[in-house]
Amino acid sequence: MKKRKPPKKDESNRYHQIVRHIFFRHYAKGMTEFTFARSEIETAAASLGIPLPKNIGDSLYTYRFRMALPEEISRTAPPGKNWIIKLAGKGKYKFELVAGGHILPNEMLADIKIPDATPGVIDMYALNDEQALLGKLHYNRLIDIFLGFAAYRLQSHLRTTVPGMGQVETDEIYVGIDSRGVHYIVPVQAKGGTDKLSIVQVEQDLALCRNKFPSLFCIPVAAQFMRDDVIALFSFVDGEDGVGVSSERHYRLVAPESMTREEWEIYRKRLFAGADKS
DNA sequence: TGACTGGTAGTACCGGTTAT
DNA sequence: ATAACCGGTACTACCAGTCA
Repeated sequence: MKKRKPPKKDESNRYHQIVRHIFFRHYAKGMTEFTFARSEIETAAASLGIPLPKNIGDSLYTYRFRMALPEEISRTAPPGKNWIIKLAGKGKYKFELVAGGHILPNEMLADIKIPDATPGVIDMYALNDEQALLGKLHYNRLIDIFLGFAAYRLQSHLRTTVPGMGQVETDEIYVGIDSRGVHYIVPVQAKGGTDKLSIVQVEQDLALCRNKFPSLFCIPVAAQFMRDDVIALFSFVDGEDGVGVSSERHYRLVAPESMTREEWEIYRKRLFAGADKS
């Protein structure tokens, strides 16, 4: 890779300047949302007199899923609210004030022990955190255990265009069926490493499922590696105040031989609870 | 004229690299 | 470890060319 200028660890990097410029070109006190076009990234760079980043879309992706918005922007949000950037159509984006924003695991929640059934070769050869996480969800049937009904993996990395939203992607899609025969569609977002789970992505999953699977009941799920083999799982509902977390559990994967008989009994009951749930 | 096909541009996402 | 940026990939939309 060719040499480039060292990054500046302050508020003056290009991504910061561009997003700040776009925000304050539209923002007026009291606003709760406004849309802007992807092309404004180019005009922002031009009017700031800075080189356009090679990967234009990344300048927004970074703030949607990786980093906090610049301080000047977040300062304009009232207490308890945050600005997020949503898709608003192909090549269109929307700044929106929401309660929440990033989804962070509740550190006070107790871990639930689960015997780790991940094949050793999967652990050995998973190429990245997300792949490892999706593998663990699958091999340990964590979606079934978490939601309480049988769920089957349908497709990985489904990417499609949702009308009025733009191009969206979900990491994995499960279809489920409960004891009454009700069918569910479960889009799963998995985050490992330093990426953060975001309500934006859950809203995209909901929109994707309503578009592609309108007849199925959609339960979005998000998964995040917390620490040594602890996986946080969240489910969401689309309520009157927008999308919110409906359930959170932390599962600790442990070597089966390290579990006591009592712990096995609890696990067995939990695994089959879904079959009796109505 | 309409259906089909292939090429291309635009877009969104995510992993990798490098410097701090 | 983190921040900043870039490269690569996959999908969609659009358009032009071909053929029945």
